[in-house]
Amino acid sequence: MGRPEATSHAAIEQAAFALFAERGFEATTLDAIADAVGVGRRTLFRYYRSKNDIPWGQFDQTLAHFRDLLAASPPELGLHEAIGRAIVEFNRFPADASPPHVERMRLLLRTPALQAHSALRYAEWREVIVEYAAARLGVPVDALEPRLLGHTGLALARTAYELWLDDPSREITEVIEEGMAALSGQNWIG
Amino acid sequence: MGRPEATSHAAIEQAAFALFAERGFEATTLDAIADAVGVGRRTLFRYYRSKNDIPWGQFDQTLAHFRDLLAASPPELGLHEAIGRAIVEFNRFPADASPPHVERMRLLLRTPALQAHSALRYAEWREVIVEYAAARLGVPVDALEPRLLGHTGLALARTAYELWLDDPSREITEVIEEGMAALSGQNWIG
DNA sequence: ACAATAACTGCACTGGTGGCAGAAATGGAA
DNA sequence: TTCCATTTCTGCCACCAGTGCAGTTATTGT
Repeated sequence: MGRPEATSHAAIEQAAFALFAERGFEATTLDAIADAVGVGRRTLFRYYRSKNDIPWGQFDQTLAHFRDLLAASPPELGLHEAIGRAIVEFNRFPADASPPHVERMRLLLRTPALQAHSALRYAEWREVIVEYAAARLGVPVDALEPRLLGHTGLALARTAYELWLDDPSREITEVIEEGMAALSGQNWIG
Repeated sequence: MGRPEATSHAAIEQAAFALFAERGFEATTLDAIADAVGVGRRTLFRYYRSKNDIPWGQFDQTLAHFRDLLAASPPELGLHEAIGRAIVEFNRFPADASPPHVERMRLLLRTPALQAHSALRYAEWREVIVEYAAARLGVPVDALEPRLLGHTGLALARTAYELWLDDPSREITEVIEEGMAALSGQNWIG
């Protein structure tokens, strides 16, 4: 029981994205979003930890989904390939979800305040990889291999998104796969 | 001519780091730093773009140094190896500079506000690699290979720093070289 | 009705950031 | 010495995100 919720994540995001598109992220105040949603400014903080978190949506669920994908990887797959495949699947979206997804990612990757804030979300995302890799390798989570894999996996995903935002007509999944091939060819020692 | 400067980057950083060490980054206000330095709060913004920029020091010079290192790479070296070597040299410090450097990096890598802000500095650092790689490959800076190399180079450096901060008695240069070897063994395709 | 519950919201405060105008210190010219 | 041009410093004001707190409101169940 108790008082029913006055709004929802979906409603807030819809109002917020409309304002962001109209006047930009930085120029949109929380007051403006609260007004558009029809709720007090203070209430927004009950749904999102900060203004910067709104474009990320309900990231906890997103993370859990990624963790599930990794956990469901066929064990016979090589470690890198398993992670690569999970990243690909994680970024497979129905075609009609593409335009809003482009907008969201464009906002996240091209707005300075969000570029900065996103580092915190990326760290959580990397940690999912690190834990999976450490478990499969039977080494601690602070060992070199899993740490490097976490960072490399993120490097792969971010690279793919940068390219995809330049040309959203391509499939992000294919860009990721291209990146995986390029990664495999890297030789850093003499 | 004109009025002489009331302080210096060195003086500000010294005062700031002392306060950060004493009470933590977040708990240190700009007023406190300004008081310690003996200047008005407003003046700090003439030396650093933001509070978050103080721990990074004079990053422009740092970037220029890294760019010089890359430019001085022997052309006969493979592309990845040249970048790897430049990253190693970039992080070679005299032994007596180590303790303050550890403190600086610990602050940058373990303070949430700075983890976020640092993404902006990392992006500039990556771009140096991207431009070097694109030039050597004769491709645009927004092509896959240089972009991926920028991200991978950063992944390498950040991984090394994470491990080094766990055990600063090691040489950061050696940790980076270990990372280069591990990177070279990654195979992401089936 | 009324109590219990859970959510909403206004208020006051802190701290970073930016614009602006005026004050202060310096070297050189008159 | 006095004055001027130049450069830097600084105080004031305003804005906005974020937080703690206390009081309000809407439901459900008794």
